[in-house]
Amino acid sequence: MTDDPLKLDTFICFALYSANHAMNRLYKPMLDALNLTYPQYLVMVTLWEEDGQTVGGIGEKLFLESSTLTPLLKRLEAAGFIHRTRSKEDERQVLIQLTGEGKALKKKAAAVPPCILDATEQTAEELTRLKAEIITLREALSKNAA
Amino acid sequence: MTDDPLKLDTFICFALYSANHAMNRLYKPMLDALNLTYPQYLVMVTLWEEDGQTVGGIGEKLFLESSTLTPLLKRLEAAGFIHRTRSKEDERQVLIQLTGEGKALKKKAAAVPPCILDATEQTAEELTRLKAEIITLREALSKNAA
DNA sequence: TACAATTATTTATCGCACGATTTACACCAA
DNA sequence: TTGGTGTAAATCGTGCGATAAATAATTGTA
Repeated sequence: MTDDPLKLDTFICFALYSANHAMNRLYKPMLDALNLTYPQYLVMVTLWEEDGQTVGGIGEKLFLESSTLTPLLKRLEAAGFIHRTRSKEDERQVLIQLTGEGKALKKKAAAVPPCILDATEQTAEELTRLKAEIITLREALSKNAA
Repeated sequence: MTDDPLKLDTFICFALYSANHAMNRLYKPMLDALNLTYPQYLVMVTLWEEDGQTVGGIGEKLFLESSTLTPLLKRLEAAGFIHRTRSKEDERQVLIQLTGEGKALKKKAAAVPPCILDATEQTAEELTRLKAEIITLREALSKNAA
């Protein structure tokens, strides 16, 4: 036991980093089957929730910049899951809409969350609480970022 | 309110993903000043804890493959922070050792953790508990990964 | 000696992420 | 109508991380 603050075990950031990693590896085989990467999956989830969002709207929910989203969305378009069309009302905006294939993918994706839940070996209640705490942390970090 | 499991808000994974993201953005300006990326920083932390580890040893601690570490370590070597030398005892292994510059960097890096702690707006006790819970989650996920 | 296991590197591929800049459009005010 | 300001998205450039698969070198063992 030392009080050296530069010790890996003491790092909340490493806990986050490595847990996120583990999550990714767990998702990977399932997402491969859907032909999605993890960030792409998140975009699809937001679209399944609400179709026809703008690039900026999606970015706001996922905390991603347009310079990240634009190429990602083009890949989703190339894969046939979405359409990208300029908004009629405001031609600065681009609307992202699910294709039939994109909508159909939701059914297949429905199998994923139960698998993840299962792998956590925790109850939904425990996870809900943990999730809330992690989000509280995220909000503090965002607020205090330069 | 729906019970649709494919809702972004219900995803523990998204909480992890976005919190990790926020953490990265918080770290970035500080790590830029040290000339390190975040995974490189983690490697340096493990070396500050214990110098002269093997590639595999570092990978085990950080949950990274050698195919990820080798190029990363080469960058650290090019930056002048470490040396890579074949082990005399077992020439399959490569030992990673801090240079003077690499050791010196620890002093500068000491300023980082307090900044992070501060930005979390939580007490050390709260963070310790949260960290433990996240690690428990990580362990369950790793165990159940394909 | 032959075979298996370990360790790290290499190769190829890919996508994410960021910063800075640019383009196009919208809106408001002079 | 023009000009300024702000916003939305795309673009460009750059770099890193991550994985899978194949290779090479070494070590240990049957």
